Amino acid sequence: MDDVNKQGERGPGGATVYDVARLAGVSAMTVSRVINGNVHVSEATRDKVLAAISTLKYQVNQAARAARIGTLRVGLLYSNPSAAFLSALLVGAMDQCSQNGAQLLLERCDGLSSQRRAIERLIAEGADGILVPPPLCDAPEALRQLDEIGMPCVAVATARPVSSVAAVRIDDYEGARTMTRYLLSLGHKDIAFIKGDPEHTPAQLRYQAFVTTMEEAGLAVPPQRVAQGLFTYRSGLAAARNLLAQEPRPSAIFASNDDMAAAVIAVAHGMHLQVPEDLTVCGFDDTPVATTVWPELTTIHQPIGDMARVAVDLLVDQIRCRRAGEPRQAAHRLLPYTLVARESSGGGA
Amino acid sequence: MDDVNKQGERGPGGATVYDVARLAGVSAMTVSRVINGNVHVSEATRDKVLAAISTLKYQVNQAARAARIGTLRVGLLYSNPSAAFLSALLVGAMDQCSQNGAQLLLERCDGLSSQRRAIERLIAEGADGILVPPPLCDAPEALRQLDEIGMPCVAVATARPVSSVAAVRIDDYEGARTMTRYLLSLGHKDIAFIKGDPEHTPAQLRYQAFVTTMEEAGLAVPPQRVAQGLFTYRSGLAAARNLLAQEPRPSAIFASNDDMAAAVIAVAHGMHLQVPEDLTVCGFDDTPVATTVWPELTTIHQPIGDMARVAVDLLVDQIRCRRAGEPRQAAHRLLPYTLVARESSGGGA
DNA sequence: CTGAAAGCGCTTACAG
DNA sequence: CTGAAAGCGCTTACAG
Repeated sequence: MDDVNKQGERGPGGATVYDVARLAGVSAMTVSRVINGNVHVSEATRDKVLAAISTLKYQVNQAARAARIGTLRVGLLYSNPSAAFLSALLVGAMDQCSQNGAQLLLERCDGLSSQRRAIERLIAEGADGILVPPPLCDAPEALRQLDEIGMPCVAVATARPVSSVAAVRIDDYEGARTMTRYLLSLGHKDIAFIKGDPEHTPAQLRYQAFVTTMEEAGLAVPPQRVAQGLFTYRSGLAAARNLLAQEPRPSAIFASNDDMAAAVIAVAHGMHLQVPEDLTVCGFDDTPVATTVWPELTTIHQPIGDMARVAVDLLVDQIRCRRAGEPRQAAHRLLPYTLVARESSGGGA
Repeated sequence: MDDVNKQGERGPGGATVYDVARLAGVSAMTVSRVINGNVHVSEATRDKVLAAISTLKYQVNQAARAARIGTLRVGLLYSNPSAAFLSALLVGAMDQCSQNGAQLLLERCDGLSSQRRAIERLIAEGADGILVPPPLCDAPEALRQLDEIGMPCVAVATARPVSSVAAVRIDDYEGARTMTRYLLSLGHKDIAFIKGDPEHTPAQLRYQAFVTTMEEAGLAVPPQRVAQGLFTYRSGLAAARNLLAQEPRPSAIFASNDDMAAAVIAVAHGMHLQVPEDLTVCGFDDTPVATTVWPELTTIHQPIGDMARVAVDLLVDQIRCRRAGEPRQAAHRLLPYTLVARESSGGGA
């Protein structure tokens, strides 16, 4: 009842490299090599060690590792994305950094002009590698500068990955196709679309997927049913006013992110239109705003937190390899998206 | 250009306890004692050590400390607050945990019924102390259960702190007074109010402060100008419809949090009212939604992230003292709030 | 009140 | 391909 923090009883597992070594009949060194993916271990030895690790449910003690090799510092270079997107990204990145015993360094840069300085600040703070979310990961200059100084980095949520840079993303094109097909399956034929910031590569793919899927269904997309947005709530307001002032009105609006979809609902309510009875609205990303507004948004869940986690792992791996002098080629990961049907969508006329 | 990660050149400072010890003319042990606030150090020795620490800009290596004493685990027991509030809290708590070399454990519990189980899970995961945000920190049962098992804990953002439990908060009463005075100074006389969830203590104080301040200005608050909300966007929608259907309309609406204020703007736009020309709207908390909507919200900035950081420090201190067997009485911290005037407020009629 | 010694769990040269 | 030894920076009993 009292000794909740008994010393030595820390955490699950509790097995050390020595326990694993003894069970596998090798030295602690060899266990360490296996854990760190060192190439110079025979297949047979590796298997014995892996078996012992699994039997003992061994987990490396990150604190001890960090004490030995120095704390890994992961930089995150961010640039004015939506608040909701940013917090999901931060939570995922911070959590995985703490799992890896790494420290997260945040640095904001607004224009491309301030980007060079932000990178220099990150280096001065001791960053060992950098995570690059949108829109920076879509700017060739940013990636080039990072590459020039040999800094390991991973692009997060870019829609058009460069093969030479590691990247974690979802398939924006297929996600938008899935949403469009869903709207069609509900019986909608007259669907309007709100485009996102043309500087972001996902915006382009989401739009292309929408048009293609509509055309495949034999439905034309007249120019007036497409409004240009910038991914902000405010731009969504303007786009929605434009779209909903038309006669006849579309029966559904597919906004290419949640902030803009939330704005569409606000404008619709302003015109005394019921959502989804009079108008179906859907978004993309599944950020917190999707469940803040009412009715809650039907949207494509982009696992931003998981993407950040995977990106941290990829980056840490890259940093380790770099230190050990082992070359590592850029890894690319595609994570699954999900269509989340909530209350903002309903049957077409 | 290439050796960005020179081994040994880790981070700022680089001085160790030994460097400090040598400069201060004492042993490393003594330095450690000073760092950890151990009482058994003479005043003179402590001063010498502190001076050396300052000269060398020494910072403890959290990784090494964690390797020795085991990673500190900080539990966070949360329960369906607004998404925006939660992410600000998480970011602050995670960041400070990583500064302290502590690990953050998240556990959600929805009803009071699931609370006991959530606490048990946290203990099973090895939590050394627990952070309790609203609404749990306002539930006497929750705090009592934690106290019974002798678990260190800190309440975050409670409006009515219990003296026996450490707490970090802002002065909700003064914050709401400040906002009300601001509205009065703008020339508003007919101000409506949207109350928050009656279960949350901040909701009560914010309302009381509003009424008192109005009365001090010689202004009555008729019952129909007060609507009951629940801190959710949806409840704000209903409250705003009620308030804005009245004839004459109030010239300003003070919603007791941002989610509800955002809903007021949506309803106002729906009635073709311009904000702030036809109606001034303000919120409380300054969560991300305050800058997502348009016009951006005038609100009281509650430094949730900083509050979480301070709470983590208080908790870590409490845990250390408990381990060392030194009694520590519950600390209370009051952080400053700020009135942030944005675009949703303007001059009264 | 203060210190010498040992050890937290892991990894890095250095050998073989 | 594999291992014995030393050390990362800090703190915990144990003495004095």
